[in-house]
Amino acid sequence: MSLASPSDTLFCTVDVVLLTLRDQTLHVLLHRRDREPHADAWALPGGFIHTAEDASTWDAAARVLADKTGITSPYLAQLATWSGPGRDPRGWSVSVVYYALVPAHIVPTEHDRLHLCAVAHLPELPFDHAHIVAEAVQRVRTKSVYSSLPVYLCGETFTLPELQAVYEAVLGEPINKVSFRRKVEELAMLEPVPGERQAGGAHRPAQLWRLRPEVRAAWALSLSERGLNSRG
Amino acid sequence: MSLASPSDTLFCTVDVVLLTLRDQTLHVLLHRRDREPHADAWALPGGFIHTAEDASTWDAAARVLADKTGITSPYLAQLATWSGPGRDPRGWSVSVVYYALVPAHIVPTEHDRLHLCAVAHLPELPFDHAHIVAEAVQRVRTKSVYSSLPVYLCGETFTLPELQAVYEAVLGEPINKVSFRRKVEELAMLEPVPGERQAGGAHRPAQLWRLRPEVRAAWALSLSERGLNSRG
DNA sequence: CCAATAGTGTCTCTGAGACACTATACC
DNA sequence: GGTATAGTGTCTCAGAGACACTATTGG
Repeated sequence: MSLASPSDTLFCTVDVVLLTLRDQTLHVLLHRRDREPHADAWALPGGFIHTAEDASTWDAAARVLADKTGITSPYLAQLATWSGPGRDPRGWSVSVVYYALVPAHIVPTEHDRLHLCAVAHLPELPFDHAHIVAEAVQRVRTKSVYSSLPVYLCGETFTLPELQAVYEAVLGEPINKVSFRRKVEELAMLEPVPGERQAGGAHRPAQLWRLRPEVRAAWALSLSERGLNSRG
Repeated sequence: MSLASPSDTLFCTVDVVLLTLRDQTLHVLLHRRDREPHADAWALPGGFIHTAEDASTWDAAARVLADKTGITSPYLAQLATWSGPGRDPRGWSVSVVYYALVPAHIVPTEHDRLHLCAVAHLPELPFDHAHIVAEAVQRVRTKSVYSSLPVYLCGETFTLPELQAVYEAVLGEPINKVSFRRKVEELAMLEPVPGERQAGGAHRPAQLWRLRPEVRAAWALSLSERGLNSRG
C-alpha cells in the first residue's frame, strides 16, 4: 500500500542537549558541525534517524550522542519536538530533542570539535538551538524541585553535602540542610554505601550514598513500559 | 544542496488527544479511520503534515483536528513524540502528539465517525494510541495539581463550585472548599464577571468567573515566544 | 420560615526552615 | 584541645484541611 500523503518533502532529525556541572555551573556540550549548513559552527550534537539501525528516536539520540561525543548517558529523556519550514535552511524539518544529564568526569577532554559551554554564556547558536537549550535548562530546573533528577549529575557514589551542592547549583539558590536531608529520606531513592570518604580537610568524613538499584531499574523500565520502546 | 542522509524511508504524522468532561468523567474524542491501515477502527484523529500549509506541527495538529472533528481548541499543547519501525504497519514512523482540552458543549454531536469515549473504558485502539491516551491523561492530572489547566474544560464563564467539581473529576478525589478557593485566589488567574447565575434550585446564586484575559494572552504568547512558532 | 447551596472566619495540625547542638575526623 | 565539616534535635512559623458559621436565593 502507498502512503496517502507521501513524504511531503520533510526531514526528521534528533538533537541532544547534554548537560553537566562544571565549577558548580550548568554547562551544555556543543559539537562543531561537520557539514553544511552552518559547517564548523558550534551546535547541539544531532543527526538523522537511521531507520535501518534505530528502533526509536531515543535510540537515534543515543547513537548520535555516542558517535559525535563518545558518551553513553545513563539519563536520556525526551524534551520536546521542534518543527517548521524555517528553522533549517534545507527545508521543512522536524527535530525530536532529548536531554541528557551526566557527571562531569565522563565528558571526554575537549578538543577542536567538542566544547563544554556554560549555559549562561552561550555563543550564537545556529538553527533554534538557543531556544532548545533554554527549554532544556528550564525543564531540568523544574523537575529538580520535586525529583531526584540531579543525582544523574553526580558520579556513581556521592556524599549528601555534595548532592546538596549539586541541587543548589541547578536551582540557583541555597537549600536548608535539614529540609534537604528530610526530603532525600522521604524520596527513599538513595542508599548508603558501606564505605566512607575523607574530605581533603581535617573534619568528620561524610557517608557515601548511591541511587538505589530499583530506582535505576524503574527508570529503565519506564522506557520499555510505554509500548515496547515505541515511545522514542 | 542535498541531504546527507536523504529521507530514510520514514514518515511523520501528528495525532491529537482531545479530552473533555462528560458526566463528570474524562472522555477522549475518537475518530473512525477513513483509510487503511485499520480502516473503520476508532482511533485518535491524526494525519500527515502538509508542508505547504503548516508552519509547524502545532499548526498541523490544529488543522487535522479542525478537518476531522470541526473543533478549534483554545488549548492545544504538545504531549510527546512517539516513533519506531513497528508502531505503524506502513513503516518507520514518527508521530508528534498534541493534547487538547475543551468544554463538552463545543464537541459536535456524535455520529458514525465521531465518538466520545470515557478514558476508563476505552475500546481496543490501533497503533500505540492506548499508550498515548494514557500518557495524555496522566499529563493532565499531573499538571492539574499545580496549575489552572482544568479551566479549559469549562466554558467561557463558570462558578467556583463548578470549577471545583471539574478539578475533582480530573484528579479523582474531593478537594477542600476553603483550600481550593485560597488556591484559586493566589493563582490570580480568574476574575469575577459582573453578572450572577441562578442554580436551578432554591438557594444562593453563585458568582460567575472567567479566565483573566492576560492569562489567555500569556498562553498564546508562550507559543510564539519560543522561536517564532518554530516549536511545533 | 425552611431548605439548599454559596461563601467566609477561624482553629488545628502538619511540614518546612532556622538554629543550635552533637559527632568525628586531622592537625 | 582546636578547627572544620558531617549530621541531628527541636523550636517556630506558614500553609492546608476541618468545621462551623453567615449569606442569599426559591418555595
